Amino acid sequence: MGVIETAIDTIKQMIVDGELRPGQKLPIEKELADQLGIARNTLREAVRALIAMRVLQTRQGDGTYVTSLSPALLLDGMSFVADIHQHAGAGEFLHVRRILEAEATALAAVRIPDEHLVVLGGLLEEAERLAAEPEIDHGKLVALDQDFHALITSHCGNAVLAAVIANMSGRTVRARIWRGMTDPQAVQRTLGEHRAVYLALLARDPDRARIHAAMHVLGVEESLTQASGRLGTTAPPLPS
Amino acid sequence: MGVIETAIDTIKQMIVDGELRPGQKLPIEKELADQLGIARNTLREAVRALIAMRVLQTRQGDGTYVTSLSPALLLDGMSFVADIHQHAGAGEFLHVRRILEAEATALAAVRIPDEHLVVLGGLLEEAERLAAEPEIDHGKLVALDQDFHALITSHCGNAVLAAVIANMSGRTVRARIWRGMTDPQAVQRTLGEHRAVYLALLARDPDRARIHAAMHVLGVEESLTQASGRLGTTAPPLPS
DNA sequence: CAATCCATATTCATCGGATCAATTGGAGTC
DNA sequence: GACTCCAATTGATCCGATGAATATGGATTG
Repeated sequence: MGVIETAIDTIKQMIVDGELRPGQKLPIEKELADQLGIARNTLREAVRALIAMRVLQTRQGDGTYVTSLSPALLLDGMSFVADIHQHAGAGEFLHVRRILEAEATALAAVRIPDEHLVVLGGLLEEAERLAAEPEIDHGKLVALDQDFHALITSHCGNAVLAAVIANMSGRTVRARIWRGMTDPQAVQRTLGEHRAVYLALLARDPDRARIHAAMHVLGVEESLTQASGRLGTTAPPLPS
Repeated sequence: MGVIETAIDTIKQMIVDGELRPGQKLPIEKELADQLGIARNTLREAVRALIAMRVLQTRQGDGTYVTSLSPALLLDGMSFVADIHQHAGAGEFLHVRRILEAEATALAAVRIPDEHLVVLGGLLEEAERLAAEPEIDHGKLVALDQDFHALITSHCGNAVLAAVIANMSGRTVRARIWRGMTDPQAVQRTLGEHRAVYLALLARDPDRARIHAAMHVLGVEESLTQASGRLGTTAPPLPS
């Protein structure tokens, strides 16, 4: 095994062993390099790898620190995975998100505090106000959409679950979905699904919440699969 | 933004834009550094970060290559997240795994080919043979357990789903679970759950498969939560 | 001609040192 | 006591050199 990989594992092990705790400052580069018996440049490459994993964080002129190591932070690096596969794999990511978000929304139905339900209602109203304007600001809609889902899933009682969901649809994909909604009716339908989830949460009904959440993500999935000419409100009658 | 982060983003963008394709070789360090207008050491730190993300891969004496970028590979880095939180967060990771594995097993019930069902049966029999011996080899049981679950979830028809599940219980956690099974009855119960899942797959029954898979992971969760004195077969009668 | 072996070139890995830039903390000032 | 300013600290970036692993192409061998 190379010197750098050894250094990475050594530092990781120091964290697992509790020798380095979250928020703690590491020795200065020169000192730590000497301690590990490697050159400063080599240590820096090891540190750079751990930065990419969100395990370490550096501040120029100050020092290198261990991050909070929270699951949400460590899993955050996944979001770029979804972005790289924006073309082919978007459907698969959304499928996972559908499974998890349905469950998380059900869990949140009996856990989210009343005051956060009020905030949720506020987000909904703001989104509906935005959608009613002649020139729709898709950027703001994306942000509100993200806040809406994040607020719900953050109250599922499982930080790992919330973090995985948050990263299952990368920012690029999410933005693309909303940008693709040139049809005002598609925007309205999406907001309607949001409201349905919101009402289920208000009713503290996990089953309703689960179904509406699944339906919402499924709608997004299907709007992606049927690349063009989605059915929507003007669907032809199905053969019976 | 720092020079290194800029370089990381530039290379990532080259991949997203298709300028760099999976398996392709990057220019040699000196050349790429000149092209980006940075020093070689600086480029190496950027490359090191992308290696940590499983986006790039270097071979000494040969060159630097773009990996396959498959979701399974890119999501692989998650497993270490589960390992860092082996004590506190294990329950939360297992909860996510339960949600996903139940669904994946249901999906696999109608997708896994007959010949792989045969392999699955073989894995089961081998595990049962191992468990019957006086001195149980926990290492082999862990490996068989991993193969059993991986073979099923790999046939759910969604590579992302399979990859996330695979990484939701880190190797450390999985090994610890089996090592904790000092009680032979616990091993028998676990293998019994595996057999129940296997029979549901044989019957091509998604609902049965889903329930048995969820039950299996839930059993593991509960055996962790109730750190000592788990109920099991000698449970006291419940109050009615 | 095909296969093998080997010298050499190529390329990443590692090292040591130097300079730049940002932050911090204390000296000095009002 | 609050503010300013400077010097020490520390990471960021650059440069050049050497070591180690691999690939390549030519020579050798059957």
